[in-house]
Formats: sequence, C-alpha cells, structure tokens
Amino acid sequence: MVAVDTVLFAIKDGRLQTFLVELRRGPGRGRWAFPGGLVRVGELLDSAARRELHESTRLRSAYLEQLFTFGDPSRDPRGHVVSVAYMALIPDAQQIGAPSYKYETGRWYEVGDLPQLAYDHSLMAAYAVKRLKSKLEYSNIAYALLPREFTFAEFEELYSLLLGRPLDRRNFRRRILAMGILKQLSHTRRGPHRPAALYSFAQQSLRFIEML
Amino acid sequence: MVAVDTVLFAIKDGRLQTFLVELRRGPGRGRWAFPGGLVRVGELLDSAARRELHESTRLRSAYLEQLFTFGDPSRDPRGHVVSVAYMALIPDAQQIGAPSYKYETGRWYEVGDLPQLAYDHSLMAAYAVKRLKSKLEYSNIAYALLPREFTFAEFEELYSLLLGRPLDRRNFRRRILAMGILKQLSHTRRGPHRPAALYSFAQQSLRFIEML
DNA sequence: CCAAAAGTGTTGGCTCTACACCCATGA
DNA sequence: TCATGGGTGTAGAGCCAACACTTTTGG
Repeated sequence: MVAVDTVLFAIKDGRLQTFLVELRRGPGRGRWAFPGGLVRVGELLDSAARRELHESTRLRSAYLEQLFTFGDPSRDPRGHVVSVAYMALIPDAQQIGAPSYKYETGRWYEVGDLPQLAYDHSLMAAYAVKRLKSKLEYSNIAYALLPREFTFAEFEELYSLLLGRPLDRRNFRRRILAMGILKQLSHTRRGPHRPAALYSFAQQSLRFIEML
Repeated sequence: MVAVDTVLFAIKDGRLQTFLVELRRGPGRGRWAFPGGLVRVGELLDSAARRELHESTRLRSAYLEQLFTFGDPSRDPRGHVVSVAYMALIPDAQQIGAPSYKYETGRWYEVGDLPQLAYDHSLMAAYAVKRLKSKLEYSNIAYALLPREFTFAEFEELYSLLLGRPLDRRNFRRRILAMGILKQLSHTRRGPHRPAALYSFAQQSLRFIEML
C-alpha cells in the first residue's frame, strides 16, 4: 500500500510553522501527524498529495514538491505502508480552512516546537526542514512563501529567519537586486514611517540560482 | 504495489556508463530496463534495491541513494505500480557478474547513447544523471566512482568527464588539495613515464562540501 | 521635532582565473 | 635522448565582507 504525507509550511507570526492534524482514527489516534492518506488506484502521486491536502486544509493550490519515500515496514503498525512524503508551501497561513471529518482538528505548530508525532513523521519533519533551508540557498523557492507583493525587509527577514543568522542589509540587497529575480513595483507600502518600495518575484516558478 | 529500480553507474572506457538488463518477461519483454522489481512485504526499500541489484549483477556492495518515486498509473501497463528509483555507484565496472534467470542478459551502455527503455525508465535515467552531476559539485560523492587509490589525473578526468568541460589542472589541484578531502599516499604508481603520486579519499562516506 | 523603519557606498582583503614551462621516468 | 604524462607559481581582476549614517514619513 502506498500513502502520501505532506509537510505544509508557512511563515506565521514571524516563525516557520507547519500544519498538523490530530488523528481521529487508526493506531495514532489522538496524536498529531502531517496530513496524508492512501493513494487511490489509478491516481497520480502528486494528485493524491493535492487531494489529501485539500481534504485537510481546503487549500486549492500550493507549491508542492516530492521529498522522499519512507518505506520502513515498521513505520505503520497496521501493515507495510510505503509513504511518499511531500513538502508544500503557501504564502499565507490564514488561507487554510477546516479539515474534513477524517481529522479531529488541525493547527499550526512552530517547526522547532513540534508535539510528539505519529508514525515516522518526526523524520519527515526533519527532512522537510532541511530541504526547504537548503533550497533557499540555490533557488528562488522563497516566492512560494511570500505574498505577491512584499517589501525588501520582508524578503530579507524570511531569509534570515530560515537560515538562522543575520544578514547584512546592504550586501544582501545589492546581491539580490543584481540577480534580477525581483522586480520593483511602482507603488509603495505606506505605514507609520517611511514608505517601503514593494517588490514581487520576476518568475513565479522554481528557478535554480546561486543565492548565497 | 511498490517496486524499486536502480540506475547503476560506473566509469568504463573513459565514459559514464549505466547497467541495463534485457527483460525476459512481462510487457517490456525484449526491451532494456534498469534492474528492479517488487518490494516484498516487510522489506525495507533500501534492502529491496540492494537485493534486486545483487540478483541482476551479483554486486554485494555499492553506494546507494534514493532518487525519486515515480507513480504515474500508466507507467506500467500491468497495473498501478509505484516505483522508487535508486542511484547506485561502483568504482569498477568489472565487478559485476551474470544476472539471474530473471533477465535475458545485461550490459553497460553509455549514458548518452541508451537504447529505447521499458516503462518510464528514460525519465529515471535523466533524473539520475542530473542528480549525479549536481551532487559532484557539492559533495565528495566521487569516492564511490573511483577505486581506493587513484592518481590526481584520474580524479580530475572524472570531474571533467562528468561536468562536460575541461578544468584547469593547476587551479583544480590547488583547490581540491586545500579542501583536505584527499590524502596523499606514500607510494606512487609507476608506469612508462614519470610516476604519479597516489591519493585516496580522506572520508569514504558522503560529505557535503562546496567543490566548485 | 521625534521615533522608527527605509535606503544607500566605499575600501581592503581574499579568491579566482588565466596562463606555460620544467621534471621524472622508461624505452 | 626522446616521448610522455606529472607536477608546479604568479599576477591582475573581480568579488565579498565589513562597516554607519542619511532619508522619509506619521504622529
């Protein structure tokens, strides 16, 4: 039997968070897990991941990428279930809706502070975080975690948050702008202080670029 | 149903080659494919890949890494079989023996000159080559393609072969030696010309290092 | 006019690239 | 002694990191 499980990420309250559901049935009942379920016969793996993600979050679209396949026969006490893990990214944690009857409830957890997880989902979490962080360094994947328009400060905060280290504002800005992956918009964001120029990604699809 | 398929690489006759088997049974009968087969209930994916590799090549050990999982329901006309693709590397193409009764025969093919492949194995081939080439740039994975002892010229040839471009001998040597991933051995290789210093990898296990 | 965030340049050190000749050996 | 592959150094250019003050706005 083949399942898919999806590690969904978003930036929420200035932290990298991931969406967990509480299992209502099965051996992990009462425990938290990433949303997922069995692949149907005749169904594409990607489609299964999107379907399960929709059932648990009502999301209609998200960046989705296959991560790794976990096949330890002891990972699920019910039997030998091979699980294809996916990573999903969305720009706005508020987009999600109520999960289906299949789950008790769902909520966001900070990546550094996850509860005990069902099955081998802790492994998946570690794998997904590693992939996301490393992909930030050689691709424009950040586009999937940021809203359409954002200030340069927001862009930089995302990087410094995920990389876990401060970045030099001037050097970082110079490098990123020289790459041409962002385009500056004609309008600005007004606030209590000096208005900030708004940017958006030149390409809203994955590109491989040496970022750091 | 879950299968594993393994793209085995070795350098042979100065080219990157991969090992194909000729299918004796099933819908791809008479066609070439990467060695693989169904995962048994209770079996680890890695173990299944090693078992299938052993059955088709008699190899007892090889560098093995999971690549990607292919799940298109139409990939196998017999039914919906999800296949976990692996990449394997060996230092010496001569190590392999005769395949089991399961296959008609097996042989090495140059990566740039593969015959028509069964199932979606052309996709796998492309994926594996891409992974191998990119991993050369940020890890010491080359250790799995080279014999225990090698000359610096052999090391450089491997890189220039796989990257598809010439390397500056002096610059490349300076950089690699400065990294400390190789250790020079006390003996040399004698031949018809000036003897070459022999090196081996300081670590015979995968390390992530910026190589280029 | 004050608080707060946005925005901007220069310099020194280091790294990378380009490039050509001598060395050690066996035949 | 010659043919063959092994092995080595330098200089100029470009890149990167470190570093602090001015600008713009709203309240």
